Amino acid sequence: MADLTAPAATDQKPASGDRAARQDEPIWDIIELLFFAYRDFVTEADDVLAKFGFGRAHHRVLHFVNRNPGMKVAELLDILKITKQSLGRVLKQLVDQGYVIQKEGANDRRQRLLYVTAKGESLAMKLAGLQTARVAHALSELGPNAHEAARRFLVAIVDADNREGVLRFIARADRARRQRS
Amino acid sequence: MADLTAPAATDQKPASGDRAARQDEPIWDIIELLFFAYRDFVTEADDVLAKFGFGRAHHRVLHFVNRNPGMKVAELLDILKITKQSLGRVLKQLVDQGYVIQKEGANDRRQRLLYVTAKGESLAMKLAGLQTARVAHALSELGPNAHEAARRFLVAIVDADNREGVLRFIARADRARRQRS
DNA sequence: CGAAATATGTCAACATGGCTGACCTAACTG
DNA sequence: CAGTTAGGTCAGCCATGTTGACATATTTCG
Repeated sequence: MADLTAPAATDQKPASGDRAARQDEPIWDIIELLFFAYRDFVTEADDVLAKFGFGRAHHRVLHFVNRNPGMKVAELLDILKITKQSLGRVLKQLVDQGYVIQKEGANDRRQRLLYVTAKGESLAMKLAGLQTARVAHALSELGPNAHEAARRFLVAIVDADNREGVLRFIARADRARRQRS
Repeated sequence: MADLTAPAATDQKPASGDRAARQDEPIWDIIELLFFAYRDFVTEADDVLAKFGFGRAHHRVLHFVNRNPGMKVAELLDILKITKQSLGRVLKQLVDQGYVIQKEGANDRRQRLLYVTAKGESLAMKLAGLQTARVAHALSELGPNAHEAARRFLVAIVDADNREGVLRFIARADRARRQRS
């Protein structure tokens, strides 16, 4: 099993299971599985969105507004990491078609705080339900702490610079949601 | 800290750690982390590609051809799940600029088997190196079996229909690579 | 052998969703 | 009041996905 032709000094532990990770060899499996998993993760939602005349960009906006009602446009731009022109295009359609509404900020009247309508929430929850079913099914095939393991792995893949913001967003949205329910 | 206003009847086991997963509540954290993780996972490579005048689509083609030298066009289409017209556009550029070459199949002369050139391999390995660094760093922050846990989670997210094919692809490419080295 | 199936390539047109650059209004802040 | 900030908008470009139609070479099968 050990590669006897390798210089002894570079001897290396097996990384996981029986897959030996040779020195400097890319971590092919995770790289590729991120592609395959993400590809399949989004397609189901895409199919539903297509029936509404929406695309993936609409989904993202709707998702994050639903998760964080009253969020500012600037916050949404920061999460999506796109330009306000790109956001404007899809946001306008969501507003025009009654999925999202904008309310003037109470303190700062320049702000247009974003909220989903009942219709918007319904679609957002439907899409979240599809993705949840996939994730729940996946986690159910794995061990009892698979959720925590997956969460920690994904957080560690996020840019160090963004990590704090991402975790803060999730925690804040969770907290707000618990209060509402 | 506990939400004392919540109705007692809906009390639910904690799913993982201290995050209570209520009945029918979407698995927000994993859904969102897949978005954030994937977003950050690809941007570094995108930046390098931009300097070469390439995009994410070129990356995928180059990556999979590098991983599976001699693969058929049809196999690549099946992996990427795009149309041959979409593939054709980027493949042509990669061939014209000397990153990929096509060889007539020995058995079936209709086939155009795909190989990376030295130049193509160099770029593919550079990009894989960037992504590997991110993954390796992430895994190093986690426990010793994090690689296996991440792998199993990602495989479980893949469509059941595709799972076998994906695993076969990875195993085949790994095997071929080991033989070459 | 000849017909049909297969592997691949290509043209044209279109949709989505990124981007830059320029410019605008309304409202807040010092 | 001057300058900054939050947000919107117009115009145009680019990358990458789609459909549909069709062409060419090669293999396979009756």
